[in-house]
Amino acid sequence: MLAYGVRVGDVFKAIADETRRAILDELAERDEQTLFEICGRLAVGHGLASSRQAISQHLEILEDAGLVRTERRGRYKYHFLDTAPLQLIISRWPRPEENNHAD
Amino acid sequence: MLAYGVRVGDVFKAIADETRRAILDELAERDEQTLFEICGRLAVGHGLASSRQAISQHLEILEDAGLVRTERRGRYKYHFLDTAPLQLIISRWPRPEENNHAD
DNA sequence: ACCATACGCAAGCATTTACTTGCACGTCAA
DNA sequence: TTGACGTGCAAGTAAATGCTTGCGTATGGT
Repeated sequence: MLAYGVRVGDVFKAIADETRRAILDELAERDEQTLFEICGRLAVGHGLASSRQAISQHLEILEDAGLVRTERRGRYKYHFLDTAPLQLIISRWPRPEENNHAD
Repeated sequence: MLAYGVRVGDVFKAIADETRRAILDELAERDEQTLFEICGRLAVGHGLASSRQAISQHLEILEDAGLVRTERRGRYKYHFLDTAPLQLIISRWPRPEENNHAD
């Protein structure tokens, strides 16, 4: 269920960075944000002091990985979280047999 | 449920590399392998021609991330897959609402 | 004891990555 | 149109990363 142009490795590399994980956390907490909103809320809520350009580049990587979808309205660009690509990670390797202690 | 000394970012960075994901695939397919066995089976089954030292360093990173556990017997060191740390990724962000088409 | 085997350590190198810097483009209000 | 605002683009830099190379250590067979 991966969108066209999204390579598998992109998803893994996208979530390998701490700042990008914080961005996903932010969008999970509050969807539909502009670049400036994300910058501000990251600085306040997550203690990250990244520049606008840095966040912009991170968002581009997340979008390429299919983890963030965007929608342009006028001069604003809104960002939405899409966790569907994470299913790749969940389904790739077997679940730990955590119920071995029973029976 | 993370072992001591394992940082969150280590797990994400560990699976960000394609070779390391192939190693996890290999151990999922066949657990309890030595370094040389992994090298050989990676070359044959996954078309990867990585050197022993390269694989060794990857295994160290995977072990630091808690994704691989080891057991030494004589001069052999056996490697085991442990997918428990992956629960971090699964539980961190909300699941996609894929059942919106229903109802 | 000897040597081969299985693995570990550490320095060096090339590529990748995250970030900055400076400028450019499109949108909206006056 | 003018200017401010929100965003995009691209070159340059410093750090991280993956890999190689060479040597070192411990175990086991003969």
